[in-house]
Amino acid sequence: MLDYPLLAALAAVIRTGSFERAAQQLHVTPSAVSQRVKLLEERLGSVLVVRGQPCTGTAAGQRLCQHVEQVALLESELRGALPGLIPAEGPTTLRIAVNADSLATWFVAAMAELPDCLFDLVLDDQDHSAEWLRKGEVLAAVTASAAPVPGCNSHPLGALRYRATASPDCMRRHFPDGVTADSLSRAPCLTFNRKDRLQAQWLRTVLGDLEPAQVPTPPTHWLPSTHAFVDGALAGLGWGMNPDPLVADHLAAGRLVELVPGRPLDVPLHWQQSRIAGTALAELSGAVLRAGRRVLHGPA
Amino acid sequence: MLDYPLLAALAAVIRTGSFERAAQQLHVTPSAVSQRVKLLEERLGSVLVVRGQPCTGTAAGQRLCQHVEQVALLESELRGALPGLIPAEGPTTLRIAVNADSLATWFVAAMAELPDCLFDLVLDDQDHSAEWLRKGEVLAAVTASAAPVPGCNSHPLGALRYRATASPDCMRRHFPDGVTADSLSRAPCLTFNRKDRLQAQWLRTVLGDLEPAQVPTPPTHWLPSTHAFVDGALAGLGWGMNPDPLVADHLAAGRLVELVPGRPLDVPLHWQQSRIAGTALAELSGAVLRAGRRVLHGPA
DNA sequence: TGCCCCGATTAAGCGGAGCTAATCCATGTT
DNA sequence: AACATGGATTAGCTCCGCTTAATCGGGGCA
Repeated sequence: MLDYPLLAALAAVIRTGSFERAAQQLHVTPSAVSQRVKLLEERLGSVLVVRGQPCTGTAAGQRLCQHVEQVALLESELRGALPGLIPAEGPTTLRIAVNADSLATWFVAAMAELPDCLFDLVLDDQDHSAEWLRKGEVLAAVTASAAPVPGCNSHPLGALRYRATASPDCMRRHFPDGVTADSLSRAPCLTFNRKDRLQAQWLRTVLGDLEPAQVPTPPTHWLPSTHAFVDGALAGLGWGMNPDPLVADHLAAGRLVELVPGRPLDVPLHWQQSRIAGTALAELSGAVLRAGRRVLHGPA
Repeated sequence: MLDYPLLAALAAVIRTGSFERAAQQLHVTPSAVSQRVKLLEERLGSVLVVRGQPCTGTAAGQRLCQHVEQVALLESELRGALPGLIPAEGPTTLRIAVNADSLATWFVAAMAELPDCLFDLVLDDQDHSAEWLRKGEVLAAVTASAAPVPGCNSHPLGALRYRATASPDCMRRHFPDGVTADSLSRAPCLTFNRKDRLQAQWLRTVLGDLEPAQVPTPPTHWLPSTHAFVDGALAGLGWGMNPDPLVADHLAAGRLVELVPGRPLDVPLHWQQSRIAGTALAELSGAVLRAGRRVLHGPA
């Protein structure tokens, strides 16, 4: 059996990013934390924490941290199986990968249904969140693909509906003669980040299936924030694919208009949860599926 | 984080069945073990060990023991992921449910391929081993049904071939006019235990599909030991369904004969392993499937 | 370049957790 | 009835791991 007091200190340092905060969390002095981590490093003969702002884990440190969290998860299941016997020593922290648009539209509602849980969210593109899951860095993820990550259960959530939107002003300036392949290749568009393929995807569907080389590559702003993305459209910076729930009001009020009315892009999302979590994530899963159903567009 | 030194003592007592053996295993005195267990019981406010010969766990004690073993399993995976970093403090013990006939014919060969593992075998009928798995009491099991237990992976192993055998002497005595429904209902047979349905199953197939009420219920000996079962047949006690690998030599030498030559009963077996074991059981699974394939009769 | 401040580390010393060893007690055996 | 076995109890000691307090070191700023 490993030395869990030592490992708990390591995990606290890596997760909080500092010895001081770890000490607070463990209700001891920073000195004690430092000694524990040092002792562990000496015993294993390997550096585990990269001292810095913030402190991070080395490869070995991170793997140990992961182990600690798996054990903590088992413990929370144990508490469920033996109610009353084992006092909870603090709320469980669930590490989940979510894409920014889900977080901005519906995910927080699911989180709110579990007031006794703490969340450690990892923000990444829906196409990459599966990778976090595969590596065991998160317990569950909102992913784009239905194909279950090995060792995970996959549930369809429904599709997040995106609308190609721009301000009326922007429309007049860049699309005076309507939305054509030509105007689309010149009008500035908004892109979330380098992983964001939504604009290109929509272009392909709206222009009919073109060969990759023929899809226009408009000049683009890079705006890596969901709400800034909406604000950018409102301000007339250009057009972009915005989640319907965030722009419905603006569309109704005429502050934004659709480039091609009634031509949304649906991105199906899936909830995948690691099986090592067992029943620990059951509540969250229920909440996530409910919250998703309220906002997302029903799966097939 | 729970107090693992205390929990380890509890688990050792329950698994070894005595404070003394637990103490040996943990390299401390029995007194220390007693104190640890007592402290744990006081802290949780609940009896965890039933003192006796052997000591056993209460419901709560067993559940805690299970948790300790799950953590130990996670640790062995950790060791695999960080080779060299973490010194092994003793070989991993794998708790597996096996039916007696598999153990007597092929399972030991699989065990022998993992010289660095310890095994804690639970002997039960192949129809009941799945139950142990469902309750989380074992990590893997040889089962009769292919239907995977929730949270487990199921692999077909092939079928164990049983032959209805008796000594030539027994045949002359009880089947002078051949094997008929009449003689079968009077000749003594051997039954392993109350769960053993093999003899009845074979009777049904050999007599044609009869209604349950029409299947003869011969007088029977109860012999709950695989090798005693064979010895019983050799000694002429009666006839019984014996695993082919155990009686092939006897059949070839004429010490035993088949009641109905060429009328074996194939019992398909499956290997099911809990997913909480992750990769820890991978080696064993490979060995089990190989060993099974050598002795069992290929699945579809 | 020098100073300052924050955060991690180190040193010293104390308290208590948890061990050993010796003894006690219940149970079942010869 | 004496004894053997195995767990519980208690006393005493050791050493582990904490706190406090002093020290170190690096980044930011004048």
